[in-house]
Amino acid sequence: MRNRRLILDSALDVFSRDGYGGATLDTIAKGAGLSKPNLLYYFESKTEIYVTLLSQLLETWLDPLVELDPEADPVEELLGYVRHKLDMALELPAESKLFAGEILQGAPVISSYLKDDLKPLFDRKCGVIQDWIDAGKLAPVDPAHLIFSIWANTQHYADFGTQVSVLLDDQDPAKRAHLHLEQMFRRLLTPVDC
Amino acid sequence: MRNRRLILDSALDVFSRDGYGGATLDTIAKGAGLSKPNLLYYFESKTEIYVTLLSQLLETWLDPLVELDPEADPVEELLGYVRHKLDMALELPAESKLFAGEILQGAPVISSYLKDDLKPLFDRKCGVIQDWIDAGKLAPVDPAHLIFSIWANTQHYADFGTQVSVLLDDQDPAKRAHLHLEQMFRRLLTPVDC
DNA sequence: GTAAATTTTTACCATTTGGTAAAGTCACGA
DNA sequence: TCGTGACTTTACCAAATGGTAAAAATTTAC
Repeated sequence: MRNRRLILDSALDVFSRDGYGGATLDTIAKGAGLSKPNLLYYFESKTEIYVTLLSQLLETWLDPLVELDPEADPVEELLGYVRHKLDMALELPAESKLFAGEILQGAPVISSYLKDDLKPLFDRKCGVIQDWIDAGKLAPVDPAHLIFSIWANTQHYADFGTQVSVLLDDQDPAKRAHLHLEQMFRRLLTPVDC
Repeated sequence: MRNRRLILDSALDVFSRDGYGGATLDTIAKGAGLSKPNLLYYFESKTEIYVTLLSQLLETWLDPLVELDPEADPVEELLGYVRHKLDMALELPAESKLFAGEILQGAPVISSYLKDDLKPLFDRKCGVIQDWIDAGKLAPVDPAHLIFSIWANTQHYADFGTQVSVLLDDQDPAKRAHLHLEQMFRRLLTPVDC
C-alpha cells in the first residue's frame, strides 16, 4: 500500500513540526494528497498514525547503540557511535524532533518502551563501558552520563536546528559539528598516562 | 495583579507539558482557579499568554551568558557557566521545556528575538572565547560549537528529564550530572602542554 | 451610602476537529 | 456483463475550542 507510506511521510512532517496536539488530520491528509476520510480508511485514528510513526522510529533509532561492540577498540568504537548519531540527526531531523517532542511531553505513548526495551539495553551498554574503564582502555567516566551527553550533543543539531541555523548564519554546521564532537569526546575518553 | 501571575504559572505548566497546540484555555484557566472568560479578562488571547511567557523567560534565560566575564580565568569561568546552566535546567525544567518546544517547532514566535538579540550576544561571546584561545589560556576549540555543547548537555536534563528518570531508576541525577559535565568540559578546555 | 470602576459569571457563538455513514467509483475475475 | 472487493468521495455530526456580549457581583473612591 503506497498510500500508507505517503500518509506516514506527511504525518512525520506535520507531527514533528506542529507537535501531536497541533497536528490535524486535515493537514496530514492534504500533505499526502488525500482527503481526511480517505486517510481514515488507512488508519483508524490520529493516535494510531502517531503510534505507528513512533514505533517505526524506535526500531531504527536505537540500532547504533545495539551495535556498540564490546570487543572493538573502546575509544574508536564510541567515537564511531558519536559520528553515527550525529549523521542521523543531521540527515533525519524530523525523526529526531518527533522523538524529542514525545519525550518533552512526558513520553505518554512510549513510556513502556523506555522501561521495557531501552532501559535494559542502556544498562547493558553501561556495563560494557564500565568494563572498558576497568580494563584501563578508557578514561574513567560515568557511563550513563556519557551516553546522555552523546545523545544530547548529537540530537541538539536536529532538535535545536532552527537556533543553530540562525546563530551560524545558515552555514552548514555538519563539518564543524563533527570536528567539535570528535575533539570533545576524544579528550574525554582517551586514557591519560603522561 | 495576582491573577495574572496565577495564569502565567498555570500556563507555563500547561504549555510546557502539552505544547502550544495541545494546550487549551480551559486547562490553563482551571489550573489558575479561574473560568475561561475570566482568564480572557486578563489576557487578550491564547497567543498573548504564550508570548508573554516566552518574553519573560528569555529575559532571565540568557543572563548567565551575558555574565561571562572576559577578565576572569577562562576555564573556571566557562565551568561556572556550565554549572549555572545545569542548575537552571534542574530547577526550572518547565521553562527549559517551553523554550525547547518553541525551537522544536521552528521558533515561530521568537525567531526575531533569536536574530536580533541572541545572535549579537552569541557572536560577542564567541569572540571572547576566541581571544582566550589566542592568548593560550584555553585549549583550541570551536567557540560556537562549544556553546552549543554546553546548552545541549545542560538542557538535556530538563528537556529529556522523563527519559533520564527512567534510565537512572529515578535516582536524582543532579550530583552525577554536575560531576560528569565538570569532568568533560574541564578536559576539553584545559590547555595541554605536557 | 452611593456612584463608578473593576472583576467575575452566565450564556452564547462560530469554527475547527476527530471521526462516521453511506453512496459512488474502479479494477478485475467469472 | 455482472458481481465483488478495494478504494474514494460527499455529506455529515458531536464535541471541543478560542473567543464574545452582557449582566451580575464586588470593590473602590468620594
